[in-house]
Amino acid sequence: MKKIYNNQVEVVLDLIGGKWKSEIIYHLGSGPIRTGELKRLVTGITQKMLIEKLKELEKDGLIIREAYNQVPPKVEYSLTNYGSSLKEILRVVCDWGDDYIKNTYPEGQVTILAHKHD
Amino acid sequence: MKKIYNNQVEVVLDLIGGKWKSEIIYHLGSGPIRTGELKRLVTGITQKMLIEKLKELEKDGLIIREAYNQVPPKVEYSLTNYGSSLKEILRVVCDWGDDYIKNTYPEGQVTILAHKHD
DNA sequence: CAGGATCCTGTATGATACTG
DNA sequence: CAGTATCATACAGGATCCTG
Repeated sequence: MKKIYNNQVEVVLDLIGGKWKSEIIYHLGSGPIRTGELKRLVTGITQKMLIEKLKELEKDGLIIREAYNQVPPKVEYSLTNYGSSLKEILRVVCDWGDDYIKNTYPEGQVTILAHKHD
Repeated sequence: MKKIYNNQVEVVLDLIGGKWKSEIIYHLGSGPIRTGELKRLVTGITQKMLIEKLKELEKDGLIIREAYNQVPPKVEYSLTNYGSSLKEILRVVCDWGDDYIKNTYPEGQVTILAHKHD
């Protein structure tokens, strides 16, 4: 199905928007991670959503899935060059968001589970 | 209702995510605009969605609504300082998206109604 | 002209149980 | 351990009509 966007920003939002993708990309920024560990790192995500988002990210060329032929199964995910290039963007957005939160919710009316960068 | 985010990026996604907000902010970047003209500029948006998104943006402190007491009614929307500071972010994201599109959809499988920046 | 009120629908997200 | 299959639900987005 052909997609129609109003602008390029919407394309990026399709890539990293939604509830989980930015967090997944963030964790993969430190290097390849196995499925199980990723599930532990991304607080609150279900198995289903994790696999679903990983598939989308892979299809969009942002991450790579590597399966090792062994029992028990071992699968590792890592960022592609494109995915890596997103890290800088996310860092800028993250900083902006951090500043926004500090100025807009001084009372701590929102909770951020993970920190700015690390 | 208290919101819980995994990271700061999700906060920003809440602010500018969804189908219309980035486009609205983009147009307001050129200066104050009346509701009707905004509706013309944002291709395909319905009255309802426009008003709804404008309210959200105002509540989040990104835009300002100014109503002039006259008949017929005149209402203008403009960016706050915070909204303006978003422009730089959006520009970076936009550039990244533009590059991504060129490299990933060389055949023009997607349509971008508005252009990069202008 | 600006905006509100209803009603409707697709899709993203989730809970849970299951398989090789 | 990694991934699937079902079923359920909440919410963003939309169509349409209405008002000062």
